[in-house]
This record gives sequence, structure tokens and C-alpha cells, in this order.
Amino acid sequence: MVQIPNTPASLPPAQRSVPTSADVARLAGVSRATVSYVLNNTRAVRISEPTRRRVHQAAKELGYVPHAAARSLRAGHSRMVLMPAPAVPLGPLYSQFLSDLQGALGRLEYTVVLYGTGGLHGDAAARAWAELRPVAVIVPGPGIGPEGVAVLKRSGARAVVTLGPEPVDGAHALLMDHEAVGRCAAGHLYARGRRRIGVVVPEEPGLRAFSRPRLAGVRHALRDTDATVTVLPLAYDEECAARLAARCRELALDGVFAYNDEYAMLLMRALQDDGARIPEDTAVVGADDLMLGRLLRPRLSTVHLELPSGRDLAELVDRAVREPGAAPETHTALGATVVHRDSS
Amino acid sequence: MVQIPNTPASLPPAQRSVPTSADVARLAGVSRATVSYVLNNTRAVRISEPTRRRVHQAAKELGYVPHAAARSLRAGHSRMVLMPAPAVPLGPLYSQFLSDLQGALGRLEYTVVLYGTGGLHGDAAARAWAELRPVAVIVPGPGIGPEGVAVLKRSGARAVVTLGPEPVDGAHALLMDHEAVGRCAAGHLYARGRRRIGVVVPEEPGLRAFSRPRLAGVRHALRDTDATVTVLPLAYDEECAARLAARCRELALDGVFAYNDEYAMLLMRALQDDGARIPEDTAVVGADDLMLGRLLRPRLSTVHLELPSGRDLAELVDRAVREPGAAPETHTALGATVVHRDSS
DNA sequence: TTGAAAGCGGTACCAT
DNA sequence: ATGGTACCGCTTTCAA
Repeated sequence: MVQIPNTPASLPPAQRSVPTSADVARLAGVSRATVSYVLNNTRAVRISEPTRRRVHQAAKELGYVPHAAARSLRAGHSRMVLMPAPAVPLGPLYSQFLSDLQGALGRLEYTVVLYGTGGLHGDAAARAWAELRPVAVIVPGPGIGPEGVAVLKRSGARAVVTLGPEPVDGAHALLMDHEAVGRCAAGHLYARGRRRIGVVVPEEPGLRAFSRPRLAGVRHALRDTDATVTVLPLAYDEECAARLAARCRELALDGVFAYNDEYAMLLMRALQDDGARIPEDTAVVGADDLMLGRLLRPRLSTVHLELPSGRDLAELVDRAVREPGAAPETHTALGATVVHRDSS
Repeated sequence: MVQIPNTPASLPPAQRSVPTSADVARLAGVSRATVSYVLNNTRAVRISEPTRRRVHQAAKELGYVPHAAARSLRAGHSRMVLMPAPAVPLGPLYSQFLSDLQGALGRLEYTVVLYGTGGLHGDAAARAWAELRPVAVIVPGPGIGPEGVAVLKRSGARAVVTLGPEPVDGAHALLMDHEAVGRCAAGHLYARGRRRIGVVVPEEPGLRAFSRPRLAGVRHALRDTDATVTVLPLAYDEECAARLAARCRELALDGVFAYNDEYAMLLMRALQDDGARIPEDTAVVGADDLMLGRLLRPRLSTVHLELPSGRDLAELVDRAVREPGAAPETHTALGATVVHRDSS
């Protein structure tokens, strides 16, 4: 670097500008083309061994790192798979799924990017994603409509996969049928003789996308039976749970589907503190089949969810990217089965 | 779209190529420059209202979305903040922190990208991140060394922030002092008269970055006392916990720091099933101060962690980006305090 | 085996 | 008020 006279040593050194392939070429005494050939191991072109060494040496010396944007701009495509990051942290089940998916896509040489969509909604969000020109987009929940899908496809996305409760026009769909979770739980409670059934609906707004279909599933399963369904709004704190437990007593509810295992734990504790016996007075069923359910006393009955494996989804994405003309696939991807333990 | 003769209707329509600003210009009957001025609301240049309308109209008609890579290539910088995504899903505490951070950075007009680093390590990972030319990089855990920081800075990152246990040369640091967690728990157990102390160390390899310093903290706090420290490896399943509980009995441990609340819950259950009374025979302390600790019986004593707020970190990043010459700041960011409940 | 040059999609300076 | 054009960093034909 050139030392600029009269620059006090105490100032930070002027930001050395980022080295480009032209700098590498200059230092190695070759053309930019040759640099590109060497660093990308281009098979169609033979470069002599001494030249290769000079180029590698120069690149290392400068700390050269290629510029992904420039590369994909020139190439006309990238291997970026974009997922909007959920606004609220979802449970361990989903985190695990996401982790698997990242791994599986990585193994297929895709670059996974969780995009923090700060406050954007619907089409605006879809446009923001489209600016990055991802080769595929995976959208969890009801985060996109048909217009959003169209925007993404028009801007080059070769696959859009939704994980929501229902298919979206033009997109592949992994149907996460949360109604099935509710149906499953309700069917179980009904079969165990429960008739006055409560359904916990978390007050956290980020969970509505799951809680509403679960509630709908319960309603659906109990339609045309002699059972009653009571909605139980519940914030995730102890006071609210205590109030709710009292209300369960007043309403003489004999069975509750508690949305998931964590809310079930909260409610069970409140019910027990309120003097209820579980399952004699009130049966409780959770969902997600987390470890903690097995540790509770009584052991928590739950709805086990079979999420699609990350590998399967990754393969779906890969297929769709390779065969962009193919008709969108729709898979049902949420196996729900009751795990009967001691709380019901 | 032009209908191409002799194209069977059954074939998918040829992928219409992605519209560019040149297409918009053509359709609106203006130059590319004008399109850019209009769509970016460039203040330095006045464009007549009718022209603006024509441009906007054309853009909407084509479904034009600007190309982020082209833009940032030309601009020479982006507002992308990159974070490597943790390989294993961390707890709810960390998820919440991450969520906050995303929100806060979004409000500062940064684009947050969680980058799924599939299997890359150390410098290779740092180079992969550098290819994206992020304006800032936030690295949780021990995911980067001084060379990695140098690579990132050389490729234009104006701020690198580490969240690890110790500062890294050249990077800003938010010191997450997990030793303090161990010291805190150990101090508490010792003060309550416990002398034969066990420390749970999860077997999940992704947690080593946290479990080892916590163990070291316990050792440090109990050095030069009459207490003994026993390492208790524990996988997150019931059988392993049962074996461990038996071992606790044989070793006559009278106090256990269980790594965190979830492992504490697992161990507590196993101890109780093994006939131990808590806290009389064995005191148990968790960490993270999760809701579930309050729901256990006895209520779980825990180490409450005060994570830095997402907003604070976002502001640190913003400051660093704006003042890239400034010396790296080092903040201590993990307040650890005992919450004494009934299990100790 | 290597180099010159075009071009990917925008932005911004300088003319007009 | 608008248009022409150089340029950001990289890949890839084509020519030498």
C-alpha cells in the first residue's frame, strides 16, 4: 500500500479496497481470463502448471475472494434457496426440521438463506425475496399467495414450495394439515368418553396459523356428536393458566386439547394446583410429542407429528429446480397419530 | 406473450425471460436512466409526472423486480448482515434473541441473512461468507478466528461481531461468559451447604461450546474449597438419565448443576424415580430460567441469563458500520444471577 | 496456452 | 427533463 504523506499514524489505515480478479491477474502477470480459468478449474481449457501456481500464489497473497453477486449476475442464475425466517421462534420440532433441511440442501450444493423479512407482508415480501433472484423459495405457513408465487417465478425462481395448510396456485405444496392434529386429539378424547371438551388457543399471534386449524379440526371431528367444544384462550404465563384452570372447573370440562405439549404442561400444572385430578376429572392431550411430555406426571398423552424429513423436501426442491416445467406436486406431509400415555 | 406457431399447447410455455429495466424502458418509451430515476425516486433529478406514470405503469405491467446483485455490484456495497446459522437448534432463549435481533436490524434497514453453512469450517466458512460481501457479519459461538476476521474485512465487511466466549482479534465482541453461569450455580450450591457436586455435561456435540465453559466455571468457583466436582455426561434421553441418577446415588452427590433447565427437568425426574428427595438428598440447579422450571415440583432453581437485547446488538452493528475505523468494542453481555426456588 | 472483449442488470455522471 | 454511456466484477466465447 502506498504510504500517503502527512497522514498521522494514529488514523486507521485507509480501507484497502477489495482485491478483484484483475488484481490477481496483474500480480500474476496474466489476464483476467486466465485467473478465472485457474480458480474455477475450467476443464475445457488447459493452463500450464507454472501459470496455475503463479495465479494461486497471487490469489492467496492478496486474500482474493470471488464476488458472488458478480458471478451470478454473469452466470444468469444462482443456487440460492431462500426461506423467509419465521417472525416468532417456533418450537424445537420445527427448528430441528429446519436444521435437517439446511443440511440436506447443503449436501445438494444449494446455499440456504434464511431471509429476515422485517415487517414486510404478502406481495411486498415476495418482491423483496425476488430481488435476490433465488433459484427456489420455500415458504412456511400462509406467507404467500398466488400473486406472490407469480412474482417469484417471473423473476426466475424455478421452484416455489409452500409448507402451509393449503396449496397455493402455481407452487409445489407440502400440505401441513394441522386440522388433522385437532381431529386426532378430539377423536381420542371422545373415544375415552369425554364430552365437554376444551381447546386451548394460544394468545400469541404468531401461533394463530397453527392454532386455528387445530381448533377447526376438533370442531370438525366432534360435529354431529353430543360433545361440546369450548375455546380456551391462553397466554403463556402462570396467572392466565390459573384463571383458565378455574374456568375449566366452572365449566366442568372433562377433556382438554392443549394445543401442544408446552401449553399442556402449563395447563396441567394449573389444573393440578386447582385441585383437579388428571385424567379422572380432566383429561389433557398435548401435541408435538416432546421429551417433556414423558417427564410429566401423569405422563402426557400427545399427538405425535410426523414432519416431512428435511431430505425429502430437499429432494423435492432439487427435482423441481431441474424440471421447472413439471406440474407442481402436492404432498400431504403431516402424519398425526395419538400417543396415549397417562393424562387421558 | 407472443404465441409461437407449432408449439404444442401441452408443453409448458417457454420460460419468459426475466424482465429487466431495459424492458421497462422500452415499454415506457424512455431510457434506462429514466427508469432508474423514477423507480428510485432520485431527488437530484426531476422527472415529469406523465413520464413517471408511464414508467410505473410499464414496470407493473411487466412485473419488474430489480436485481439486487446487479444493484449492489454497481453500488459497491450492500446492507446485508450475515449470520451463520447454528448447526444445531439452540434453545428458546437464543431463538428469541435471534428473532429480536432480526427485527431490530430490519428497522435499521439492514437485510438479515442467516446463512446455512453446510459443513464448512473455520476459514473455508469465512471465505464462503465473504463471497456474499456482507456489510457486517455476526458470528455466534467459536465459529471464527483472527484469520477469518481478516478475510471478511479484506472483502469489505465493515464490522465483524463475535458472540463467543472470548474476544477475537480485529472483531467486536459481545462476551458471552458462560463460565459465569457455572460459577454462579456452583457458588449457590456451595452456599447452601452442598459439597459433593455433580455437573451435567450434555453429550450432544453441538452444545460443547456452552457446556465446557459452564463446567470450567464450576471448577473455578470450587477450587480451593472442600467441595468435589464430578462430571456427569448426559444424553438427552430417559435411559441415560436413569443411569445417571443411579450414579448420583452411588456417588452420594448432594448437589447437581444440570447444565440448563431442560436437562435439569430430565435429571430431576430420573432422580425422583430413583427415590431421591429434592432438594433434601440432592439439590438441582438448572439454567436459562425457562417457564418450565416454574412448573416443575419442586420448582426449579435456576441461573437466569441476561442476554444482550437484540436492539443493543443491532445498534452496535450499526455504529460499527458507520464508523469502520473505530477500535473494536468489547462488551460483557451475559448477566448471570441465581433464581432460588425450591429445588436447592 | 493465453488474451481481448462482450455482456450480465443496474446507477450516476455528463450531455443535450 | 431526459438520454447516452461508462463502469461495478466476473465468465466465456473467439482469435491469436
